[in-house]
Amino acid sequence: MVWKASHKEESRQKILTAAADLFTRKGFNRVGIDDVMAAAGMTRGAFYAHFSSKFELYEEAILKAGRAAMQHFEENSASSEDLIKNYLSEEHLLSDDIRCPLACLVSDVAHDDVRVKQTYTKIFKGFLKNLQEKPESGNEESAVLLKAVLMIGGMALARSLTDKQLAKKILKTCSEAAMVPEREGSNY
Amino acid sequence: MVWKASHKEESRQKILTAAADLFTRKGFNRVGIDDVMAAAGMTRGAFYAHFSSKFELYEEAILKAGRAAMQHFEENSASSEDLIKNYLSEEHLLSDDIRCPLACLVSDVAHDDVRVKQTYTKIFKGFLKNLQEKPESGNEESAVLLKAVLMIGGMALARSLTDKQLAKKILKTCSEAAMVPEREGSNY
DNA sequence: GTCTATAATCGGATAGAC
DNA sequence: GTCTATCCGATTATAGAC
Repeated sequence: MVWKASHKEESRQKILTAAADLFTRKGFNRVGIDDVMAAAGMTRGAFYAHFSSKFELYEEAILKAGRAAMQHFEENSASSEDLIKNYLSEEHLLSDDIRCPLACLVSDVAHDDVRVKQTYTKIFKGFLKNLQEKPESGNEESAVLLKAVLMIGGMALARSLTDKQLAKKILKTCSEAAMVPEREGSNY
Repeated sequence: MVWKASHKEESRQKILTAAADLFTRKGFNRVGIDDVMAAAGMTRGAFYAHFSSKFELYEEAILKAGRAAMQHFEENSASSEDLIKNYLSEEHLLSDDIRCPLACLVSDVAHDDVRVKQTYTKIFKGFLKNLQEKPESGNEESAVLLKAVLMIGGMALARSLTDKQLAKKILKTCSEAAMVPEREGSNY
């Protein structure tokens, strides 16, 4: 049988997309290779033509999820305030397709091995850079770090609470607070 | 063989202590019943005389870890500022015996079933109440929520980064920021 | 490159002796 | 109440056909 040159890469991307979705939604351990491959429209046997282990998939999937989330929130946010508002929105909390791995996997990653933590750290630093580069943003390092913690921490916490009223209040409060620091030292 | 009336309860507490330690350190999935029982000085077979399932143990262990952490930080903190400083300290980050499950398991819990999330929510509300009751603390709800997010989110994030310099900076920045809000509306 | 079938392992839960 | 031995389901990874 003959395969298009692009076919393998397409399959690989399908697997990664499915994995990014499932891992951020259910965590590493609650997702089997079967689940990922089924979601990608294939069966288990094909997996190892693309990745050497579930761990390798995990790392790449987290990266992909991070890029996808970043891009999504960037595209829909002209200002730093928009970015914060969108990130800490109920849409993000409930979204079926966009979930930031920094929030979905904060504590998960802490229990994984160093390589996963390194990947996470890399994504986190990209997140910081993004926050910092928004033109009208207060970009002292401490202000940026605080925003990041309020965004990631607020969203992570909201996801773990059964009291959805309280979860929403957290999102709202963090959103408002994260917008304040940038006014100090900004131009208007 | 005859057993002291207190023996069973002692064993139970040993198991819970070991479980609280292991689960907050490694997460639910990376810890087997074997591990817990070995740490408690027993073998697997004895487990089911105390708990009906690993899940049941998880819930109780989280509660125990929460109470232990709360008590530890309360005891060593006269003021709200002390509490924040101690919670966001490097000692807490590196501690072998005291780790707050709210930070260690934020995103883990999000992937678990409702009952675990309910337990987590309960602990979180206790945490809020504690923050609120500190006499000199600013206790508007929003201020308390922000402190909680900075503490839990900051510690969770610090645990997941390989860049320990950055992790420390996060702890320090969150610590300072969490102390600010309470000055508004306080008495001095 | 993807499939089906299977090997190998690990971990939760149970049974029965003491 | 705790032990050892065992069952059993789930899941990662591999083998070999197409």
